[in-house]
Order: sequence, then structure tokens, then C-alpha cells
Amino acid sequence: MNDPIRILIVDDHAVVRKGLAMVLRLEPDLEIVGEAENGRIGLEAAKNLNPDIVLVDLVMPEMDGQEMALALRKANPKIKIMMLTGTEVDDRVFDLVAAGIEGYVLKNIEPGELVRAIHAVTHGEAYLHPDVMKKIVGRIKPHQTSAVALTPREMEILEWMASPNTYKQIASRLNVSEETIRSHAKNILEKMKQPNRAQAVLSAMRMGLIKLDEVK
Amino acid sequence: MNDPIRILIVDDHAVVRKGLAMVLRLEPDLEIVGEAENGRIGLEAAKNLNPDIVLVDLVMPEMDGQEMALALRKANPKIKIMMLTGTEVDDRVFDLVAAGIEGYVLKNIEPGELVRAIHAVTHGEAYLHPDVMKKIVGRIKPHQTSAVALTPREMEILEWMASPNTYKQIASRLNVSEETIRSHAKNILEKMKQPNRAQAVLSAMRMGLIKLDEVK
DNA sequence: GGCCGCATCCCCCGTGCGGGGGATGCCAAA
DNA sequence: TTTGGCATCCCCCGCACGGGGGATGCGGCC
Repeated sequence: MNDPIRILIVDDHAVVRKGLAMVLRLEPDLEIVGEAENGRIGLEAAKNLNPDIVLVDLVMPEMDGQEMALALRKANPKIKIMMLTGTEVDDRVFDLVAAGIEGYVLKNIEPGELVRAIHAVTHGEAYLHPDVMKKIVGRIKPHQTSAVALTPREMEILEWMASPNTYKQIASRLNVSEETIRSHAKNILEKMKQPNRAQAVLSAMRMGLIKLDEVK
Repeated sequence: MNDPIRILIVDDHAVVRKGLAMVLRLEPDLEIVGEAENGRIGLEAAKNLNPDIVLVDLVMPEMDGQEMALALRKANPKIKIMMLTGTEVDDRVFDLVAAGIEGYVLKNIEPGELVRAIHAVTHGEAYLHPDVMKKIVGRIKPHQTSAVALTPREMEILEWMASPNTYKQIASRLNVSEETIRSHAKNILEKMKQPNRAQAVLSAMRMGLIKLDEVK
């Protein structure tokens, strides 16, 4: 096998630390290289020990898990971070996954599942607890409003409307008259019930008609 | 143990169906109750057989996996759906997870992993392939590009700029002169190097300064 | 053949907005 | 104390855009 996975545990409750360590030590390919009782100490320990992965409790005195995770991510992005928390999933998960935290598990996780999660995360995968996933997926589709019936040409124009180009510029790109573009735009705005170009684009994005990254 | 998990397999390739069935039959608590070679037949079969979970290939003739999944979800939301697809993850995953599909795995998945995925999904969890997860998480934080130094007031105005309100309307909401808003807007556009209000909003959204759902 | 959706093109008007130039008062840092 | 950032307010200009009214030709559908 490969080298063992080097783990740092950060939690303010000694029982939790010891419990985790005991469970994880049963696995031959896992190695506990350190423990810390708050974020500040944990951050220092992570810098010194350079573990493969850090298990961090979210709620801690002095420096909580979120603060520590963000700082550690900045200091050494190669160290994987697995957030541990109680049974509730609060809104901080969005900031955390956005910051690139690899793992997020609840403390009632089965030991075997935790081990699998650790393996997944150290192998570059992401492991999010089903409840976390549900929450994130829920945010993905805030409004799946009824699709608007746009013609293919209108869809094309709509994409161009998301670009910085003026109607005149769009017209010259598409080799048609500016009036044609304005005419399409008028129809689009009416169909989408939007007051102006900017709102139409935002609305289209909400409906999934336009992707944020594919703008001309 | 409990009753076995009743599985319906929907794939247009007989080899894939047989292969899957063979692998899954090795598990004592899994039972293959039916096979179908396209979405239309699969949909009927699902209604008749009432399986616990349906494994659906994404690309199929007649009625593809997405179409079938959405129809089945509508017809009987209690039947879990696990989408099977090739090696690439296309944009349809967003629609699928938004529609509440529980599982999404690539066909190169290890058999053991597939069995675990089936168990997870039938137990009410979500199982998304790591690449899918990455894509979804990536959408949460599209680009965390270098932040632009906006003053608090400018940030506030920027959020209002994403709304349908004209500068005059924003001004009256905030109890300041229209000129003040225009002045802030000018500074914002200059700082963000954007040609107009619409592009500034899009750019701000890309940078994560504005969230799509929190528009005034 | 008639109807209709679709894409193309045209005109006019009012106004929202971008870009340029200012000014004032406040507060904190130097 | 002076400087500089910040928020507020003012004026002018030109253009992009929204909203209203059209027209033409093409293709499919009944």
C-alpha cells in the first residue's frame, strides 16, 4: 500500500478527539499525527505537521472551524479539510463549500462511513453529507419558473443581449439590420415580461436559459 | 434483514443491462425485477412493477433518460432514480438534481461502489458522482476572481443596480438624490471596468459579490 | 388557397443611462 | 493641520434603449 494518511484532529472536546482517534487508529492506513483543542492551535499545528487532512469541529472557542478552515485554505491549500459538526446543517456550509472545503460530515456519522469519507477526500474527491447536499441542491434551483417559449432565433439574440455589445454591434455581428435585433429584443422582453435588457438577462439566468460563464 | 431492494434497469444496450444484472444479482439483498430498452418502455414498466429504484441510462433512443426521469418523478415520486451515464458530465445534471434525482453515477463506477450507491439512494440519501459534485459545487462559486474594492455604500448600490428599478427609483427608496446614485454608479462602473449597468451586475455575479436569488 | 408563426426591415418618440465636468461636508489617518 | 477617502449633490451632452406603430417574404398547416 501507499504511505498512511496523516490526520490532524481539531476539536475542543477531549472526548471527541479521543473517540475519533480511537476509531481511526483501527484503520491501518490512517495515522493520527496530532490533536488540537481550538482553531488557533489547530492552525499552528497544521502548519508544523503538514498533515494530509484535518478533521475540524465547526463550533469551537477562540477560533471556530470556519475561521480556521478559511485561514488554513489560504495558508496551505493542499491540506484537505473535513468539517465535523452536530446534527444541524446551518447556512455556513455555503461559504465553506464555496471556499473549497472538501468534506462536510455530521458527527452522528457511522465510523466506517467516516473512514470512507476520509479516503474519498484525500483522493481528491468531495464528500458532503446527504443533508448538506440536499441543502446545496435546494439552492441550485431557487426558482425553476415555467419556461418561456422563445424561438431559436430569439434564444440566440437573448444570449447576445447578455453581452456588452449594443444592438447595433450585435446586428453587425449577425449581418442583419439593427432594427431586426431591436425587433427581436422587443418580442423577447414582452414574452419574458421584463422591463429592460438587463432584467431579461437576469431572469433568463434564473430560468437556466443562459449560463453565467458562456457569455459572448 | 429487510425485504430485498427491487430494481428496474433501463438501458438501450442489452450487454449493459445483462452486465448490470449479473453484477447486482451477486448481492443477496438486491433483486432485478425488470429490464427495459428505452425510456418509454421503462416508464411503463416502472408504473407496473413499482420498483424501489430505477437505474436509467441517460442516452437512449425513443425517450432518453432525462425525459423518462422527469416523467417518472412526476408519476411516482417514491421510486428512486439513479442516472447512469458515460464518462462525461454534461449540463443536464443541473436539471436532474434540481428535479430531485437521487443518484448520478458514471458507467466506469466500480461494482462495489455501485452497490453502495444503490443502498445509499434507497435509504433516502443522495449519491452523486464526485465529478458531478465538483460541477455543482463549482456552480455555487463560479469564479472567485479578485475582489474589487468597493465601499460599503457602493456595494449596497450595486445590489440595487441588479434590480429593475431606475436610478431615480433607487434614489427615492434610499432617500437620497438621483444624482447621488448616478455618482455612485459611475464610480462602480469605473472600478469594475464595466461598460454599463447590466455588465456590471453580471460581472459582480461572477465574482460572487451578488447572489442570483437575493435581488431586491 | 388562406392563415399564421417567424425572421427581417422601417420610423418616431421619450427617457434611462454613461461620461465629462464640477462642489460640499465629514471623518480619520498622516 | 492638512490630506484624502467617502458620501452627498449639481449640470450637460449624446446615445442606447423601450414602446408604439407598421411592412414584407417565407414556410408550414389545415
